[in-house]
Amino acid sequence: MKMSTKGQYSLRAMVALAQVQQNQEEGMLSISQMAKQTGVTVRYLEKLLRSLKAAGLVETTRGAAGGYRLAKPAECITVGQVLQVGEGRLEPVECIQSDGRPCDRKKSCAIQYVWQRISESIHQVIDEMTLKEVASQTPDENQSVI
Amino acid sequence: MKMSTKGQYSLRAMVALAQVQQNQEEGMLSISQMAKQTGVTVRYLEKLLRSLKAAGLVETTRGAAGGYRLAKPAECITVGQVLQVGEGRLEPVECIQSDGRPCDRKKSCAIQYVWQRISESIHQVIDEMTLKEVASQTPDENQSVI
DNA sequence: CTAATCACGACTAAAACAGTAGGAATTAAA
DNA sequence: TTTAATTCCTACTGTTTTAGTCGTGATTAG
Repeated sequence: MKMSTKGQYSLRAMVALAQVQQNQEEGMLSISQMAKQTGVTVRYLEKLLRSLKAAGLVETTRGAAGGYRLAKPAECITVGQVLQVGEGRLEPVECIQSDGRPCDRKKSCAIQYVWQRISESIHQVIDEMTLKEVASQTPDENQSVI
Repeated sequence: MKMSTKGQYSLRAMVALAQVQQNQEEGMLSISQMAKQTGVTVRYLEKLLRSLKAAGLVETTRGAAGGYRLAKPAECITVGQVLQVGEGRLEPVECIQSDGRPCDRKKSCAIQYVWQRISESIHQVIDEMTLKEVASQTPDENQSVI
């Protein structure tokens, strides 16, 4: 039950893009710049951004002085959208996904109640939180970590 | 970001045990009986239950007519406790775990805020929900599934 | 022309997952 | 005392997923 690096790094990249947009409208960010900021290799970021582009979350311009930018304003992209590109469906088990086949125990299963509740609580967080909100977040040294 | 079968099947087994406890106080359940109810192989259940025992969540008696029972009343065991045995720590990323090493970006990382929020929302659900609550849950045919 | 940049598909090593297998120890009951 | 049912322990193994890398091609500003 861990986020893969795909999801984590995708989010890093998107937040980096959101922070650019915060400062200069229409600013582009190249992969090599993103690699510096995020600590992820150029090669791997390249791959992740390809997926994010396919999902319609970023736009690119090619050639020298090219790069990436958000396809929509940062306040219109949710963390959930980004994570789903990296991770696939975010339900904790397949049997409660709308597109997954339900298991044969479905009708008598008391436990799906658990997965439903977990799923809802995750979605409540990530579907409400936008990149803008994350980008403007300043880490607080004093906050308790777990 | 999916529960492994370890976590899923462990929970099935524990709920089966809780349902026994609901009916007859002090009833034991053998692995072969559990296998029928849960749809998991005897061999694999055996392995999972060993971990649950090591974690102090079930008790056993060996020999013929032996079996397993909950080590504590069903209302005193949370879903979170069970899942943690199967899955390990349930935080979505290692860097926010109290026992995981924080990543080197920690101080400047705006994204830990996301993981914190997700983590809290998951724990709010699974640490409050007891086996008793799950065992008494009747699946509702009419509830919307996602 | 050239250097910087994105684009695409194939490939791979390592780890995690999902079990299985063999056999030993214990105990109730015949 | 034998037998059958049961838990206990240690390995082992095939498959899938993860976490990348690599080579090469296409595009474009200067």
